[in-house]
Amino acid sequence: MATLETISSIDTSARHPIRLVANRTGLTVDLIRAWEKRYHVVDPARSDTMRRLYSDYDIERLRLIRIAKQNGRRLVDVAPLTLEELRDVVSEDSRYDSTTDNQAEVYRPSWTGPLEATDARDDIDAMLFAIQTMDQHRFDQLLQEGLVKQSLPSYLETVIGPLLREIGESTRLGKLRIAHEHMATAHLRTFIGALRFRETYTGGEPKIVITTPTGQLHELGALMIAALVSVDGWLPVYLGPNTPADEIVACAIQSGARAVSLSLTYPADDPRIATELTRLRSQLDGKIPVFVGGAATAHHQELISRLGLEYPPTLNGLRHSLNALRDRQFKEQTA
Amino acid sequence: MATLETISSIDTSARHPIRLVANRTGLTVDLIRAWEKRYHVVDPARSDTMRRLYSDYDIERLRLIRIAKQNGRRLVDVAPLTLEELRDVVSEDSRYDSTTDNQAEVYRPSWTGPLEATDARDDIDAMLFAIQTMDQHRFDQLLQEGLVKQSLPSYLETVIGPLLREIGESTRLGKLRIAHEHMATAHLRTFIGALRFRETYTGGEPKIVITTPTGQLHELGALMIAALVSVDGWLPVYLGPNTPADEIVACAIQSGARAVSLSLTYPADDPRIATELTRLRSQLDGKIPVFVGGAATAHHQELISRLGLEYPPTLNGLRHSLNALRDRQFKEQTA
DNA sequence: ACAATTTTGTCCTAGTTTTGTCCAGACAAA
DNA sequence: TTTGTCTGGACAAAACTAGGACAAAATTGT
Repeated sequence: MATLETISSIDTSARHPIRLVANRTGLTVDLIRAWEKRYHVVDPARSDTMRRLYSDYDIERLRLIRIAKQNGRRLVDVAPLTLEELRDVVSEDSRYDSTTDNQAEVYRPSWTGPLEATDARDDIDAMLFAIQTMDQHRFDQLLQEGLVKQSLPSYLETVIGPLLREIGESTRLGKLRIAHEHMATAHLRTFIGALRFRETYTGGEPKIVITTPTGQLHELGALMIAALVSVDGWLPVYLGPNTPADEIVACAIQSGARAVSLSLTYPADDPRIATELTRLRSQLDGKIPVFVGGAATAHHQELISRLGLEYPPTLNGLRHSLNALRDRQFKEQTA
Repeated sequence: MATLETISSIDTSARHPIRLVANRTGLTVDLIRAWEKRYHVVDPARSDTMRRLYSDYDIERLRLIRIAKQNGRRLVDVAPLTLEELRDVVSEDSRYDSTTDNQAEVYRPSWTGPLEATDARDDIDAMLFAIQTMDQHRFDQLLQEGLVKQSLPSYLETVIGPLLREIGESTRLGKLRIAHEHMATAHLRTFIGALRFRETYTGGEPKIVITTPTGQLHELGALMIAALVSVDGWLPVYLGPNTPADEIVACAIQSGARAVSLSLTYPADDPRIATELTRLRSQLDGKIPVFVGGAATAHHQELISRLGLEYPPTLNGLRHSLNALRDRQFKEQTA
């Protein structure tokens, strides 16, 4: 189902015109060419008529270099680095960035060589143990360490998502106290909320309203989506949980959002889900697609199809739908 | 003695441009150059075009010197010290005046006076405007900017607290939509939650359980307290909102907490407040003090005095009570 | 307490390097 | 035709360097 390689590895097949690259990286067309001319920052393939054709790999490189420059790096220094080295440099810089102080014994992956193959199962177990022993500090440490081992999307899918399910399950079975669940949830709220700000925004991103409808009080699913779509160049307008349909509509219109995403978790059989979704669909401009996801989605299949909402089965599916939507709207916009 | 540079794992290869050093240390580029010119605080390598290139070692030195200056040391005195001597000086200073918290956040020349009330007013108005226009990015920018103008405790007291009250008030009066309030609240949840991680923990901090009792769903007050006490060397065990008394007790015992802090906001007349507080007090070891605060505290004056809970009137009052408690317990422990 | 002195952060000028933007003319795509 | 991309080069803005001036704290001396 969820093919991992499409998430973690970056497509190197070339196809994007320079304009799209500029749009997505926040750089100007001229600048991209200048960087190539002077420092060979990227070496795009060419069409048979010498048009530059960039791959997703190139785009990621350019994005990282832009961030590195913002952190004070010089173009001369970062231009020759590989993608992995760039990631290291950027993540190291942002870790020190104005806030966090130096800590001698904290894990520093940038210099300790290549990433070891990671077993998500072990990581999750270690996290559950930290929760059980109320070791908040250790829990945070594990979360941070796990993140640097892989890309954010795959981290959310392979670690954070399963972890959330296991916390819920363990609490239901009495293996964790309510206090443990509270501590873990509160900490994850902070952690996931901060993930979004690892990305830098250029101002040109399409917006997406993300929330949960009335009655749905669990926000972590929605928050994960906010972090996820940031990676792909969307600007989330995150409203927290429990937002009435009217307010979602008002927000989408005022902010000029291109999409709306709702997370449905618990309770699954709340009748308000149907009324709110119906109301939302009828009031929203037909051009704004509504995505739904979460554990409770399965209980509302029929309604969702009837209303014409989109329900990608995995986080990865959501990513692809949104990427397609963004690129489609980009073409319409320039055409 | 045996601590030579070979042991400390700091990279001495020079590669960082001055701008990056400024970012990481919080010093201005002018100041870094001035220090070099006058006291040879650092002696960076040069590129072939005379650009300064700093090593990690240099950065660490500058960071420590900045901290030493904040602690009242004079530049002339600390400039000639080695890295190890600097570390000693800094750790000695921080041990000595760990209670006097003067602005430990960002370096600020001592003669730039404290933030004036009018500035806070302007900041809050600008934030409210950003909220009203759904400009999440601007809102975040304003929050970050405001933070570097003053210390964390005074920022919470003069900006974040009033802002929260005004958001609530404006929503009640219809000046803000529910969607605006949701957006602002969700963003503040992320922002305040992250504040705590500006501090570094050594492992020896006394713990304090922070939450809200059953029925109290607003967590931002509690979260502010978690950030606040981190500054003073407490390790918050933050449980989020709506925690039953039994669970608070279990958590306090399992984690070995020295104090419990509860935030009461809304609804103020919830009868569960009385039952939960009573239950909490009776089950908790008498040695663990319980602090209560928040807008709803006033409605329960009589109960609170009867149970012998502490209710400092301001955030600052809470800080002082906690500092006193920590120092008292420290003395008992050593005596 | 007051004045003199020292310390220290900021700013200025002028020259150099680095980096971002723009232009012109040719060609390609829609 | 109109719009976008290509190359190569010109130009301008931004950032850095050195040296020095200046004024606000902080310290010292009376």
